[in-house]
Amino acid sequence: MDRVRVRFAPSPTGGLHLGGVRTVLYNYLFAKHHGGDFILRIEDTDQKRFVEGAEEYIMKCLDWCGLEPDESPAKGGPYAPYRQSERKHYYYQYAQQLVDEGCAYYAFDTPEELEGMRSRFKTDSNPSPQYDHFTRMSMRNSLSLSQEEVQELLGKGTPHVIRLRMPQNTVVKLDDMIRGEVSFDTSLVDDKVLLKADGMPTYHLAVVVDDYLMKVTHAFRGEEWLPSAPVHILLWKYLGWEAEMPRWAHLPLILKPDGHGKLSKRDGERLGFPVFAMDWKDPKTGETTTGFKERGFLPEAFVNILAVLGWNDGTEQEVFTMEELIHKFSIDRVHKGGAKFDYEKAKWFNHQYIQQKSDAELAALVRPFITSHDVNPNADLLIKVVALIKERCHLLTDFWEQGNFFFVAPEHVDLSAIAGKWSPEKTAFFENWLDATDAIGEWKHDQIEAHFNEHLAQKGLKKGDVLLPLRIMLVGGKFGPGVFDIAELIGMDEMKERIRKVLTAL
RNA sequence: GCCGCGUUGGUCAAGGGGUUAAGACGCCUCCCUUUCACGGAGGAAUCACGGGUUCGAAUCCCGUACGUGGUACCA
Repeated sequence: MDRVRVRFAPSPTGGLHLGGVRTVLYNYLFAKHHGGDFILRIEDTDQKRFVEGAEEYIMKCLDWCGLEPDESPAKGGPYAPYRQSERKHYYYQYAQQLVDEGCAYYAFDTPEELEGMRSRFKTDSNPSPQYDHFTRMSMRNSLSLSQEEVQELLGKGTPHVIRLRMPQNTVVKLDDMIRGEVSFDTSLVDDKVLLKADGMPTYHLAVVVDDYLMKVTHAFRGEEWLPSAPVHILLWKYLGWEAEMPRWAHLPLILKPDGHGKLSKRDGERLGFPVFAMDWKDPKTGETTTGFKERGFLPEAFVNILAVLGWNDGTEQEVFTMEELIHKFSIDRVHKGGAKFDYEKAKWFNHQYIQQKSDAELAALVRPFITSHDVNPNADLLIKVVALIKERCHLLTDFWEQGNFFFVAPEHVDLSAIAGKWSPEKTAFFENWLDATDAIGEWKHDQIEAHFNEHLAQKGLKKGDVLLPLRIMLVGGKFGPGVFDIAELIGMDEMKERIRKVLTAL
């Protein structure tokens, strides 16, 4: 077999959603598993939907995920350029070849004429008439018009497209790596536009021409492309490249966790979880969509989550490093059915990866999520805090929620949790203890606790009476790690101040 | 409407003629913990339906239902 070459071909029209990342990931894993090349090609032929900055955004996401392409617009490669808008001449050339050979034809119909055809042929049993063998002869194209008319229209520079002439009564078979044999009746497929009036190719032409020219050996894409596979297969045939056609695999879709349909950007907002890899700000609308990165996910976890959403290695293992994924990935173990995305499980994965990180490593990753709250702890303190609270954190953002009281006094103190059972004896206990804390030799949690217990015994109070109040004083609520661990890290003065403040409030 | 694809607990899923139908997330109970988590031990919960084939079907075949995608000068 030739050297394996796989391409990912995003269109720069917006953020990179889960389905997109998973497609890149499977492309990447397959290529690397076989020691082949992973190519990134940009499909920017739709000028109406083109969004400034989207290409750079896609590259950043790939970089964050650790999916570096071997060939790309930025990096170049033997088959440059890698942007379809810069390859127009190829598409034109091959479209022309297809027309010359009678496999495609010019069509001069205006949008209004197309609309007219659709409403004319529309019936209850056929709500969306196609431009096909049934209707094409009633349209204005080089099949229905005389040669002279066509030459005249062409000569006048009349806007036109090139359409593929779909044969009638032919069965096109596809041997999909995931689904096995799938067949289509070409009579039911319409005459797809290959080259648009603006000279840009449609996806159909571009994907075939580029895959051929770039020597792609395996083509993976979302299941939504399956219905147009016969168009592409026929194109490979008509262009005379059938022997070099890549092997196809159509990946299952990622679905909404509730309800129905493909997961979309809106679902994230509605259900409260990200659907894009990284924050995406749409320059057209100014709208921002949050990403997994900014939501506090580790890239390793993010990649792992996507990898096992629709694939597993047949064992009970669920947590995989990138190296393991590359080693174990096989396309025929990819599921046929779509999978619903489960945010709770995603968080569980992230928790697993957080626990695996060293404290120092984690502290560096956590820092931006702390400084964003206008707090800038020294490295030593942050590492200690991270060590103390990491096991209760699922997201990097949790470190602030679980640990903010290490850096700043709690803003809200839940007095209601202790006020009901408060008594003058307790006030006296704390006041006395505050005066006695200087006797604590070394400011370490064990010593502090021992001193506290001793004092407790003298006053005849039970630990249960004052431990929770102490926690509320230091933390503000009923959560967090051991009280004396907290006391140690915030220091004696800060501890005293917090206790006094609450005592006054009571 | 037509065409394609799919369907194992709530979710991700293993299993592909004989299994007590794995495992994970979530949920519930208990333990640990004088907080909340983490962790540990248990538990509830599944082969879409109907026909075949077979001694035997979650597994193979046909049909139905449901879901999903496509049906654009979008990808």
